[in-house]
Amino acid sequence: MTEQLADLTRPYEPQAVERRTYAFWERLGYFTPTIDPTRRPFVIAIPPPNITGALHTGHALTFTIEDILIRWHRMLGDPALWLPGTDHAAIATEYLVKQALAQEGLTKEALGRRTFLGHAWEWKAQYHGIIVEQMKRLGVSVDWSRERFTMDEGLSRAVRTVFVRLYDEGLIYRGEYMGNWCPGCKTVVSDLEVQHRDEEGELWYLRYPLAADPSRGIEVATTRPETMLGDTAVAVHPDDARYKDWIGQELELPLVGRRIPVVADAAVDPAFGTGAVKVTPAHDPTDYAIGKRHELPTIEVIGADGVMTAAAGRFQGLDRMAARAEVVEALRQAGALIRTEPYNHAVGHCQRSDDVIEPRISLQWWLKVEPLAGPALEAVRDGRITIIPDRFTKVYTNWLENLHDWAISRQLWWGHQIPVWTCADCGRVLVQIDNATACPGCGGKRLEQDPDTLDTWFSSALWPFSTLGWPEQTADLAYFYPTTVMETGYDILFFWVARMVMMGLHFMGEAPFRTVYLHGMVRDAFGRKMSKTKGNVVDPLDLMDQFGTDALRLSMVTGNSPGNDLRFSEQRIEAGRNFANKLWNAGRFALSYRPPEHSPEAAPLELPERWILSRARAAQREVTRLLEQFQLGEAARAAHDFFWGEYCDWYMEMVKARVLDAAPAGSAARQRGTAAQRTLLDVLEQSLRLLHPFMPYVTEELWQHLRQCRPSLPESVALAPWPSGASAPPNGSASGVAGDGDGAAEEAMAALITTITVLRNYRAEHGIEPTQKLTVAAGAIPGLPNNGYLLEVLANASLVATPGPGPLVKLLVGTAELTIATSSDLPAERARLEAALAEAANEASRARAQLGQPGFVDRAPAAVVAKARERLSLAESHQRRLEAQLAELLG
RNA sequence: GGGCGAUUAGCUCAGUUGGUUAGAGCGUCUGCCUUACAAGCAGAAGGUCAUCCGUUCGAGCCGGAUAUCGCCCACCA
Repeated sequence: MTEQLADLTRPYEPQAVERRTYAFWERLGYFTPTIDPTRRPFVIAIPPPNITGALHTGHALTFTIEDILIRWHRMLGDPALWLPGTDHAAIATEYLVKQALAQEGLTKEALGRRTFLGHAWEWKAQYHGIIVEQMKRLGVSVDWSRERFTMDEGLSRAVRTVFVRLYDEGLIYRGEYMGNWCPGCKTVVSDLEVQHRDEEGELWYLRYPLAADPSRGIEVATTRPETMLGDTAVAVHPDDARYKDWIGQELELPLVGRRIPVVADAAVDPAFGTGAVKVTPAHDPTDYAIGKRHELPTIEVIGADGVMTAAAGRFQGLDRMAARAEVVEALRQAGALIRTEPYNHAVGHCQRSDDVIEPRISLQWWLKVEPLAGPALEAVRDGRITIIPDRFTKVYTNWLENLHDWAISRQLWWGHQIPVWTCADCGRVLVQIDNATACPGCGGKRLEQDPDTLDTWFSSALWPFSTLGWPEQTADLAYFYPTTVMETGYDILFFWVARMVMMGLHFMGEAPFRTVYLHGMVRDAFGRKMSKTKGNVVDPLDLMDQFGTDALRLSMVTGNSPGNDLRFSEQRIEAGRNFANKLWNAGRFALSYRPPEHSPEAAPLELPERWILSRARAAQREVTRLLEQFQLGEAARAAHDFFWGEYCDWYMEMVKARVLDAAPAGSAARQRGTAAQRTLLDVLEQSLRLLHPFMPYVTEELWQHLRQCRPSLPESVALAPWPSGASAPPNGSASGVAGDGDGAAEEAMAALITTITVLRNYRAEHGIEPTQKLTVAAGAIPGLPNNGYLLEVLANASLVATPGPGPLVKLLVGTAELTIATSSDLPAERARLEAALAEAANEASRARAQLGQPGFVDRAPAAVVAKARERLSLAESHQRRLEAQLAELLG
């Protein structure tokens, strides 16, 4: 890619390099790992984006986190597989396709199943293409050769296999039970797909007269008066003294005239309402249970489409909402409405269409979850699976401990059609993996497949193993299962994560992943959830166009921790862009730096080189440690701080200080220049590797430039070894001191840096013009004699053996004392000394207080006590010297 | 009705084995177009870490309570 490199003399334009860089990576083919039995692979199965639309910032967050982990592990040398794919998102996609068709005045019923599915596949193709493009732009290093789709052939076979096995094991059963019905989507949905919202409603009090004596009656309270048409009993608590005599009596249902019994059932809360509850077994889960216990008839008055049925009598044909008003009015006229009161209660809505969910009895396929939930709980309890952050462990276990059976069938067309056939001739039911062609019972050929499809999460639950080839025993499956990390949003902990654990354990005998890393939700700048209706959705592509991918990625991980929501704003991403820009500029400085009369021979490393190399290793260790703990934001910050705050702000400035040192050939300065050039590139090279997982594009671009002067480097930074900071860097490049840290260099340089800072402060506080040099006595500061040029350039000071004549000022730098010749006037100097003295006295008294705490010296660790003593002695010495200085000044 | 999270600088947030001087980005103020970068450089101001009680020699961090905001779960009509 040499010929296409961005111009180093020009500002960085991320957009210009991103596409070709991704293509370059793809050409190298290293996103496809090689199976190496001697190494444990690092595997992430991508949370497959729904093909419902383009990607949003939530995807940018997921993919950024996963890409950081994958790139890091790839650099560590692990066979790293990130397996991509997309999800058919049954109900969501069908809903959108139906809406799109509605624009053209078409309905799925009019088109028929086959044609409708054709449209859905077209939709899938379109959005799949968009999603793939967006993912590539984001830089995701997934293995495209293994890409899957939940409805492709292999995964469909996995779904059927699972269904059949669970059926054979008796875990899947079919039956008429009460489920959550969405009249808009015209399908049953699972408990999880119902979103409860508190709504202001009313509580209507109705009077049901005693059949034998209409002058007496029983009052019931309801939030859903329209369902009274389907009432088949009134229930009271068995111990409720008020109603003892009513139990077993018959009431006459107003408007309908039906005779209904009063039954006693413990499910009734005597304290609520009137203590008597109308029972509508066809339209309420509790009533349904009561109905079962008392063998009450069920009368369906609301149909599948939310419209009143024939059983609703004169209300037939009315929408359920309209029916409510009509029924209330009729009850009022009949004198059966006693009163109403305002009432807040939770109303279930369809996650997809937002329609009010209707509890409804229908024939569905169900999955018994209890036998699956136990092992899933155990896997987390015994630590085979770790959830990050830990607090979600409890959420996970609470949910699994209170699971109801899962309604897995859907009255939808888009999805995996249930592999169950009924023989039209003999009525035999076939549950099998392959399409049924002939009835084994009667030989009949008229087999009808169950028209329903499976819940989209049924197939997602198999993702970690179905994508690796299961039910075939493939090499991929043997090597890459179980996956390592499941990274996803906490919002689908139940929908997806828990179900993957259940299925993985059941079918593979091993948990599908070791670590669950849950990220938070991306919210807008005001903390609101992003939604299309609010119009606050941010398109990641726009952001990448505007700021660059690296900037977007960085803004996704910095200043955030696992499980916490992320408030997104353009200001955050600007900071990322600035850093990418910094990186680019630092790179071009390092790459273009030529010391005067550059000579290639090795030169000894001096203090600044030893220092920055030691600091680089420290940063690498820190970043590694943080990544190991999944503290990605902190890791990015540590890398950022090292690069900007130490390499750029200090080391590069130190290097520049030498260029100005016009020294004759063969002099020390000449030597320094050579060592500096080498070190500048060494640390750049290490930094590119360190930052690459976070900012793949700039680092790759600079890497390619770096390779022009160091051709032995790996052809991509993505393939370079991870800088662990443990020892000397590889590739034979100069590394300075071997080992972990160069304590002596760090200490000496810290003293110099403090000195320079003290001088800069002094200049700023005293308003000393940049043109004016400070005259400073050399000697007192460790490292100063040999590195005086640093002080001269970075603090704009001129070093002399003995300062003066004229007024002298002594600045305290740690235990040392820096003497500068200055024109500072007496009042200003006095003020400075007094302020410093006050501070030193303050510090001393704080240290004294700590040491004086009863028990401190005895109970605190020796190191802490020693530190406090050191603090005290330094503060006291400062105090004494400042007092002396003050006395001298005044006296 | 349960459970969880948040509360730290003007704003957005870090702060993961409790050590006395709590950090970053953005914003603000001062001075600099110093030939890598003004998307920058050098400085500065700004916090009784929501409140109360406790544990401890020592608490932003551990325990308890309270307040405010947010989220999740839940078949009381």
